[in-house]
This record gives sequence, C-alpha cells and structure tokens, in this order.
Amino acid sequence: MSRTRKDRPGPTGSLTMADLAELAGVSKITVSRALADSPLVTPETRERIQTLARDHGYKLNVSARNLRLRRSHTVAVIVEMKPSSDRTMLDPYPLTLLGGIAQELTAAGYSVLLTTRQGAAAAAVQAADGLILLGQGVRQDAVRRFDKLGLPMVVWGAHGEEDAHAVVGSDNRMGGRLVAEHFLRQGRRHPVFVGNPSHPEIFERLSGFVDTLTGHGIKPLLLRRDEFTLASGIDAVHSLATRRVPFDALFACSDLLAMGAIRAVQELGRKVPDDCSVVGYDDMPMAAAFQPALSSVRQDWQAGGSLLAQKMLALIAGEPVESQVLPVSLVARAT
Amino acid sequence: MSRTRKDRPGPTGSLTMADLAELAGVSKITVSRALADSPLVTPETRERIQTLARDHGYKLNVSARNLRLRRSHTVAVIVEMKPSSDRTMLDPYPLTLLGGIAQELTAAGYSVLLTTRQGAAAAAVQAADGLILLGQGVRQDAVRRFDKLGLPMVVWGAHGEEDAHAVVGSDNRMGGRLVAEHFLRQGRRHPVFVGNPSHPEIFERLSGFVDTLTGHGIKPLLLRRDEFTLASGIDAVHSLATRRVPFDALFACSDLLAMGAIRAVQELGRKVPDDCSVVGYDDMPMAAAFQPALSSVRQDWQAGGSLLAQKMLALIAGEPVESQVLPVSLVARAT
DNA sequence: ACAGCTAATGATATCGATATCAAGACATCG
DNA sequence: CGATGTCTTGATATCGATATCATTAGCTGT
Repeated sequence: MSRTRKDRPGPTGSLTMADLAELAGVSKITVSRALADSPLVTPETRERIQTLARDHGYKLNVSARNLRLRRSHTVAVIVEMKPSSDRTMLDPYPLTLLGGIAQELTAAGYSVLLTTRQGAAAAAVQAADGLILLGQGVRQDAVRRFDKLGLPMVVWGAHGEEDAHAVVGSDNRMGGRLVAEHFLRQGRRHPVFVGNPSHPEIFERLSGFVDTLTGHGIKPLLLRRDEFTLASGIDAVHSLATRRVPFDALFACSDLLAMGAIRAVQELGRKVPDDCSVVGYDDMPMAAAFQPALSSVRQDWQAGGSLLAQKMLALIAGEPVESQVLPVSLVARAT
Repeated sequence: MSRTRKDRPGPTGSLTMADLAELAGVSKITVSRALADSPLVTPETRERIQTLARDHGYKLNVSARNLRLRRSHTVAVIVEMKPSSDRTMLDPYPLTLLGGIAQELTAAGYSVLLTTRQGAAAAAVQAADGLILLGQGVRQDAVRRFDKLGLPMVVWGAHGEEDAHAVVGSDNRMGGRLVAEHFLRQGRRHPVFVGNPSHPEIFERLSGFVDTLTGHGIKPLLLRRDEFTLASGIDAVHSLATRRVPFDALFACSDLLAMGAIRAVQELGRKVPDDCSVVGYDDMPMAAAFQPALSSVRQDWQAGGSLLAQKMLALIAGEPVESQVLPVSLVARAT
C-alpha cells in the first residue's frame, strides 16, 4: 500500500489507483470508472476523483492496462538495417515513408514502435497489435521471420507471385517501362541502367526497363552500383568512360545517383541531354531546381505510408485487406 | 488454463508460461528461469524447455513482464507536429535526427516509441522509460507538459537561460555568425535573412546573423517565410524584387529555400554569386551538385540523434547528464 | 407496506510474468 | 550416523488495472 510509495519514492507520482481510492474513500474500481468517464459513476464523484488524480499527478500504468486488455494500441514498424552498414536506416526516403505511417497511426490514436530486425529490441515487437515491415529482406527472409509472430502484418516492397500478406508498394516495373519509353521516343540507342538490382524493388525497375527496350530491339547495359550517392553516380560514369563503353542514356535508380552522373558526363565535355539523356528516381524536391532540371520517376512515399497504416488499422479491426500497387509517373524535365 | 486457449484460439500461440509448464511437467517459475538462461536450472531441463517453447511458438507477453519489472526498455520520441499543418514531422531532416536516435537506442537494446504531442496516443508515452523531445514548442510549452510525467527527459532544440533538462542542439547562433562573417568578407552591403524566426532555433540563427552584422554597421533585412520549400524561396525573391528592395546577399534557413531563391535571382537576370551571394542551411547531399554549387551551413543531425540517445541512456542509468551544443560549420562553395 | 426496479458502488478474480522465501534431494564431513 | 551445505525446484505473493458478479440504497407503484 503506502509502503510501496515510501520504498521507492518515485519521481513525483508512483500513485496507483488503489492509492487514489484510499484518498477518495472509495474503491479502486470506482476510481477506474471515474477516470474512464464511465456513466456508471455519479458525475460529482467522477469530478472529485478526476480532480484528485490531477492534483496528485496520477499516472496510469500502461503496462498493467495493456496486460488486462490484451492490446497495446501500438503498431511496430520494422525497418531494414544491415548488420554491418547502418546506412539504410538513415536514408531519407524510408524515413519519409515512416512519416506517412506515423501521421496516420497517431491520428487514429495508435503509437508507433520503431525497431530494426536485429537485437533484443525485436522482442518488444511482440507487444504490438500489428506489424508494418519496410522492406522484405533478401528472399523474403524478413517476412517469414516475423510471420511466425502471428500478428496482423503489412509489408512495403515489391509484389510477389504469391504473397501471404498484404503488400503495398510502388509500381516499379511501370517505372522502368516509362523510362524506357521515354528513351525510345528520343531515339536513344545505348541506354544504361545504374543501380543495385538485388533490392527486389530495383530489380523490378530493371526488368520493366529491360523488357520494354528489348521489345524494341535494344539491349541496355546494367551498371551495378550499390551506393545511392552523388559520388557513386560520378564514379559510375567514369567507369563507363574508361571502359570506352558507348552510352547515350542513363537510368539511375535514385536522384542523387542521377545528379552525380550528370556532373560526371558534363565533366567529360558531353552535353546533357543532347549527348546523353538522364532520368532519376524519386523526384526529390530539388530535382526541379537542378541545372539542368532533372527528369525523374515520381513515387509518392508519404501516400504509401498512409496507405500502409490504413491497411494495418483495417487488419486490426478484423477487416480483410488486399495488396495494392501505387502508380508512378515520369516527370520529364530537361534531362 | 487450457480453457483460455480454447476460448480465444489466437493466431498461433496464446501459450503462456503456465501452459508451457504444464506441457513440460514443471512449474511456471522454472519455465521463466529456463527461458531467461538462468544458471539456477539444470542445463538439460533448460534445453528441453527452450526447445518446447520454440516448437510451440511460445511468445513472451511483454506487457506482463513490463508490469512486473517496472520498466519497458522503451524510449518515447515526441516530434513536434502542429495541429493544422503536418509538415514539420514529414520534413526529411527531423527524421534524420530520428534515424540517429533509433540507431543508437536499438543498438543498446531499447525500442523507440514514436508519438506526437496530440491525441490519446500521448498516453502510451507513460509506459516509456524516458522521453526525447524533438523541438521545444512555443515558449517551452511542450517541455513543460511532458515534464510533469517525471520521466528522464532530453530535449533537442535551442538552449535557454535556465533549462531544467539537458538540451542538445546545434549552435545556431554560431551558424548565423559564420554566414554574417562570410558576407562581410565579401563586402556585401544589403544582406537578407529568409526564414521563420518563430522557431527558437531559427531565431538563434537570425540573432547571431544580425548581431554580427550590426557590429559592423550593417543592418540586415528580415524576410519572413514560413515554408521551407523551393517555391517559397522563389516567392521570397520575387517579393524583394517587386518591392524594389536592394539586396546582394541571401541567408536562407534551409537549402531548399536557398535553391529556390537562386533560381529566382537568376531569372531576374542577376548572377549568383557575382550580384548576389546565397547561403543555405543543412548542407544536404545535393547542395554540392547544385549549379552553382551551394554554400551552406552544415549541422550534423545524425550525430545529434546519437548524442540525444546516449544522454538518455545515461539518464536512465542514473548518471548525471549535461546540455551540449554541437558545432556547425560553413561549407563555402560557389554561391 | 412490500415486491420490484434502477442507480451507484464494492469484492473478487484475472491478465502473464517474476521475486522471495521455502522445501526436497543429494552429497560431504566430523 | 546425523548435521550441514549445495543444487534444483516449487508455492505464493506481487506488479496495477479492469470484467464480472454481487450488493446496498433509494425509489416507484398498487
């Protein structure tokens, strides 16, 4: 009872409902009802108890409530994060996705528990009411791992043949196709794809790109780059130049890569887009202000985040949920 | 007992320790110890129970454990998010800060609970072991509000005279001063500050900027812009032009603003940096690839996030913690 | 005046895990 | 051989909130 408070003086209030009940001269269940605005309790005692709670700085013990109610009003978001390199988590774009999720979920009164795949922290995930997975992992390993928890789950990524779960993602194949058609319209003959196709989503872009081009008798080159940085884009073009590979069109799977590539092309004394067309991906805000204005495939991360959250809420509510592909669009600018 | 499982068939495993105990023919406390790798239990029974748990897909009830242990191994991160505009939370940079926090905390086995100030979700914050506040809010209201919870707390933002809590933030005043000195060296006479000084951090930049310039007999102009976008930067310069205000140097408090401003200045037929110098803030990756290469004040969001997390862990461990100011640097490029 | 009803409150059990203290089995030692 | 000690396991209480069922007080209707 009050001994508890004496033993562990706690910052301000280690008050429990039992303590409040004693103070108010009622039973703890009445306190519980009063604080929950239950109509079962007289308005005047309700008011009295609520005032008492405020004055004494009473704090609900959320763990206890969650235990009793068997729910946490919390959704876990698991981001991909390689053990060695911590780059992925810090990339701005997955974080934007997270922003959309957080906005939607908090609006619905849910909290977002942010974790990675590694470590002991993953244990906390089990407390969540649902799981949102950002990135499927190599060969769906991440999906399978968390599947065993038996929680409602929604995944961001590429759509597979037979997904056990609702998957939300952009239409990456279409993204590749749009760029291919763009290059075809311009009459380009030696297109190059720059990026890392071991990510399922990027692989989709690549295959949409390649399929469309080969359908027109053109065989694009794949230039594999793991990093999505300016430097990597510059390096990619240098590599083409030193190998004396002919190229007149570049499809980079991020805007930063594209911008780096453009700078490198210009340094070689060639003109963009006259000598070489370049298209990026994501259409980040400054793509429009880049000189020359960067063409890019736009995918709406924030809408994706909202959608993921909405589907999760539906799943928690017991409603059926289906996978969904978000359209992308090519924003053709100068390059 | 097993009735429980029958009543609520639960996805896969609503197994409790009591159920496992029955299966293994031991008591539940033994199960608890076995799963915790306690040396109090025979290696062979430990192994037996762990295998059993795996096979039956046993899942620890985190709420129950948290209740008993009076800790959650969770840190709440509260981001500023205005009721009307939800822009702030979705900006990539605060999210990068979050990335740094998450990386550090998950490495230490803690989870990150992401919430906003609004709504019922804020209740869940009470379950956390500590609080990280991103942004102090207008006149410290956010700080005061969460202060009452009596949890360990660290705040990101501007440093006040008498902070009750540890505050971590960039040296915004120095940021302003560095830009002012840069302009002074170039002999600029009509500098303009573009941004929204009602954010405490931006107010600091402004005052560092103004103080330094007035110390040299130059009175800068404040051009208030609430949005941090390209369009807003363009609009700001248009506004200067139509009002026929003379200006030969712009200090924009975000890189996007700066880039927009540069484009607008160029459209007016004036040259950057010859006719007008421009400095941005944050030094985003593509600042270097912008044409002309953008000068910018660099602040290390990710390091800030790590630092916040480290201080939080120290606080939770009961160690004293002090406020800290992170240095910023001016990256002078073409503009 | 008394059965029958509603309104307000309370007693108790429960959610699932763990700390504390107790107890049984077995070995060692004087 | 009995006493003491170690090793392993168990019974019980506890964390704080809430669901369920019971209870009391006050009221109405005939």
